[in-house]
Amino acid sequence: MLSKAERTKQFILETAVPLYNEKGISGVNIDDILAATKLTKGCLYGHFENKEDLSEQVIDLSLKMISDRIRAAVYQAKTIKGKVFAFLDFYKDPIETYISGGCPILNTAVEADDNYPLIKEKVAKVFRSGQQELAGLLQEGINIGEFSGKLDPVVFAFKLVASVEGGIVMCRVMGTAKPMQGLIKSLKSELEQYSI
Amino acid sequence: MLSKAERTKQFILETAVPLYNEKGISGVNIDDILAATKLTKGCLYGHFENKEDLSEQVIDLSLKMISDRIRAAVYQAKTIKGKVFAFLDFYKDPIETYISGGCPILNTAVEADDNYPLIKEKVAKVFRSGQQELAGLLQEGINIGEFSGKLDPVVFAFKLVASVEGGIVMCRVMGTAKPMQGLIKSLKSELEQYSI
DNA sequence: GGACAAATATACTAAAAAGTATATTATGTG
DNA sequence: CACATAATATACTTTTTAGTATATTTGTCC
Repeated sequence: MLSKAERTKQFILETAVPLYNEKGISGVNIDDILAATKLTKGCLYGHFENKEDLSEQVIDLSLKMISDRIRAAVYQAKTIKGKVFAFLDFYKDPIETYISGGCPILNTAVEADDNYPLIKEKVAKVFRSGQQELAGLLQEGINIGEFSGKLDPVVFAFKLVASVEGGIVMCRVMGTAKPMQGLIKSLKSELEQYSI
Repeated sequence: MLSKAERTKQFILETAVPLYNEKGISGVNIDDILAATKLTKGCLYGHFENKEDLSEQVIDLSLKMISDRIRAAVYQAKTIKGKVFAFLDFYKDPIETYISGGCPILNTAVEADDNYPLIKEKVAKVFRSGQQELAGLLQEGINIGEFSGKLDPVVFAFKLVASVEGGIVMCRVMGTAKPMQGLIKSLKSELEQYSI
């Protein structure tokens, strides 16, 4: 069993995850987190060195949560095509997202890019491994004869992720999930074209 | 000719544009802008009511700058296909962007989404009109027989913008422009499939 | 080119945010 | 179940950032 301290720390991190995803790293302040957790400064600073330390661990958790969740969704499906479809379906509702505030990978990427080199590198890793897994999946599909060899796994994997991530932001800001439906449909039918 | 005050105000806004694009609205502070412009508080607050007022006008300018520039690029081309290609080529280098720090439309969208309703609405307008123009262009292409009627203008317009915007962020954070080349190529060839 | 208003600089105050020293309370182990 | 220590709360200080009152300079128009 986790000690009291470990549970409290975990609770702080989990409570902070949606706050960071909505407000961004430089948009959140300690008082926001204290208000949300109903804890006090003494307590919070007992678990984290400073705001930077807290931010880093919150982002770590956010990235882990979303990655695990996507992997789990993909894992469910049996065929390669099914797995790719499951990936696409994961974000069919860009308004009510798994972690409130959109996709934490993209959100963090945008902010970390020019400001937080350490966090930028973490996000880059997530994108790179995600890309690699998806591309690997597509390649496997080609190998086992599920897809035509004309499909470029690396390019199509990038296209899938880029368009979904961009689509989420656009839908959120425009306040409608509808374009996402069309996008997913289009990407699915694009993959269908390579199906054998 | 512009008065001194008008020129100074413009200078502040123009200097602030890349700062806001890199650091985000809540990441920039007045001192950053004073340092970049080498002006003083008295001067800055002579032109803007407060930080909120400044932020709003900076974002307005950013959105206008990028929109105008994209429109100009698209306008150059003669054929519909050429115009769509020009749109895609506009962001062929996601590292060195027109305004330093990536695409201000997407960057602003991510941050404004859950935090700045007024600015969120401005960004939504930009996306909506951009979408409409692109879809209109594609529809015109169908009408004049340049593209097949099987092309869904609204869906494809969204796909174009979403994938390019997502691609920019991913490339920037991974530190490579290469995947963007593949993405643009793929989108072009997708459109080619509908060419007559 | 001088007057006067507009523009800008200086030097401050106010507010918000981060961080800390110390007191209090709770946990879990002998 | 008591006690030692870990966990948390309180009440502060420090730092950062926004904002303002007033002085000084600089354009502009007669």
